[in-house]
Parts: sequence; structure tokens; C-alpha cells
Amino acid sequence: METVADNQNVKTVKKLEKMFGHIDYRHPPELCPVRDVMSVASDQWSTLIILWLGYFPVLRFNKLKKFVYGISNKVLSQRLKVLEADGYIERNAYPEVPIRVEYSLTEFGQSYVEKLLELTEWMQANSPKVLANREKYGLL
Amino acid sequence: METVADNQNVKTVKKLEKMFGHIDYRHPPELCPVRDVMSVASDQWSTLIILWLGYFPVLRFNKLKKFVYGISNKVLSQRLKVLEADGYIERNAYPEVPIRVEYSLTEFGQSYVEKLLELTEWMQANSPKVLANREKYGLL
DNA sequence: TCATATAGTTACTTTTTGTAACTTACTCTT
DNA sequence: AAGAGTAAGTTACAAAAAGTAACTATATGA
Repeated sequence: METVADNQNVKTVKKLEKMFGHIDYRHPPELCPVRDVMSVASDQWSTLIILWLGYFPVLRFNKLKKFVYGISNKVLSQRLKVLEADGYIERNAYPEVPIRVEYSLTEFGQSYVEKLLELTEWMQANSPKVLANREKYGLL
Repeated sequence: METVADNQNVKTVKKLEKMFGHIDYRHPPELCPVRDVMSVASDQWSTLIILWLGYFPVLRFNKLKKFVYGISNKVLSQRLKVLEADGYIERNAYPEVPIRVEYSLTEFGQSYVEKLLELTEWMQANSPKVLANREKYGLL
């Protein structure tokens, strides 16, 4: 049953939406591009892949696998496919023997990696606080 | 077997590490605070919870559940616990009947939500490109 | 006495991930 | 000429995470 508070929140949301224009994430993913796109791009493995490709202009499958420590062939290959489909990375295969496949960021991927680096820097700076908090919480 | 290219990359990484000082994410999560902390904070559900708490200073369990469209009681309750443990949010329970529990961002959570909003804005601005790319890729 | 409300929890099912062995095709070694 | 090595994956199976829906406690109001 809707309460007065509910309606107030709904109004506030509408207002905020007008102000900011970017709070679509209250919708289910299939109706909300932001949720949809974000679920691919900020997946744990995807971010690591993209960050490494931000450092090295081109990396091959097995090299990437070494840098993205702990990823399996299966997941790496899956993620590379969706990241390619979404336009972040580029795949170039050279029919040598054995085959050589090079992955690199697209221009679009480059622009994303910059955002990602900011977040990573925040994480780097703040992870000690989180770890300390976690420890304190564990004692309660 | 290590190749020359391998060693070059390792050297380059070391160099980059000195320059940037924040590429710890090549380690496994249990040795890399950044990967560890990020896996909690940029989880899909966590980000939505934090974003909503960025809009509303305090939200109760069921209200949060309505905003974070599609989340289940189980996962919401799990995420709230770890977000509290990690110091992003605060839980305040009032022993009324029925019980009232209020969630809100800590100061630390506030600082994170700002970073998160930047990322969300980028997503909002760029999701059309991603969707277009995805469509084009689907036709290949 | 029975329905209502909040903030969860629990048992069970389904989906997603992880593991490790296998594949293909050619070249290099013995 | 047989066998090992190599890059970039794929596949079948096991384990973990997530989703589903019913259930709990406690007091209030009908």
C-alpha cells in the first residue's frame, strides 16, 4: 500500500531526474541502457582487461591471461567477445602458425579507460580505510 | 617458457608501476587490496544501492528494495551487510513495532558516490554508442 | 481472532563461474 | 618420420553465487 512518504519520494525522484537526467538505473536492466551497459563494462574481469590494455597498446591472449591474474581461458575468451561487441576493444588475428591474435583498445575503449583509471586511483587511495573498517566490523 | 617480449613487458610494468604507483591489480584479489575492495564496491547491486542512497539521505529496507529494481530480499540484505562492513553505509535500527531500520551513506560512502556518479554519467552519455556497436556486431 | 506491517531468513532451484582436459594445424626436434 | 611444442581458444563437468518464494517475530488495529 502506498504511503505519503512513497509519493513524496516518487516526486523527489522525478525532480532529480529532471535535474540530473541520468537516473535511469531504477529500471530493470533490459529497460535501462545504463544498467545494461554498466553490467558489462564494470564487471570485475572486464575492468582488469581494459586496464591492462590501457597500459599496453596491444596484448595477445596468453599475455593478457598472465596480467589478468586468475582469469580462466573460458572467461577471458567470453569477456573479450562481449568487450569487442560493445566496442571497447578490437581483435586482430594473423593467420600465422601458431595463430597470432592481438587485442587492443578502440578509441572508445581509450575514453573509457580514463574514467576507469580515476575510479581505480580512488580505490588505491581508499582501500586501506575499507580494510580497516572491515577489520573493526569483524570484531563486533 | 619466457620470451624476450615477456621480459620487456615485465620491465615496462615495473617502470609504469614506478610512474603511476597504482597497478597493484595484477595480483590475485587476496593480495591486492584494490581488486578486493573494488569487487565489493563496484558490484552491480552495490552500486545501485549506493547511488540511491546518494539521492535519498536515508532509506529503509523496503524502500531501497523498490528503488533497486529487481533485487531480492536475500541479496539486498547481503549487500547491505558488506557495504556496512566496508564502511560505505550505516545501519540504524529503531525498536518500534514493526521494527524500523534506516540505511544511509557514511561520509566515506558520500565520497565514493561522487566517483560513482561520474562513471554513471559517462555511461549515460555513452550507452547509445555501445548499443549501436552491439547491434552492428550482431549482424556480422 | 484474524489480517497487516517491517526487516529480514531459509530451503530449494536456476544460472553463472571456475577447473582442467582437449582441439587444430603447422613447425621444430630427434 | 614420429613426437613434442605452441597459440588461441573450446568443452564437459563441478562448485559457487544468485534468484524464488515461502516463512518468522512481534505488536497493533479491525
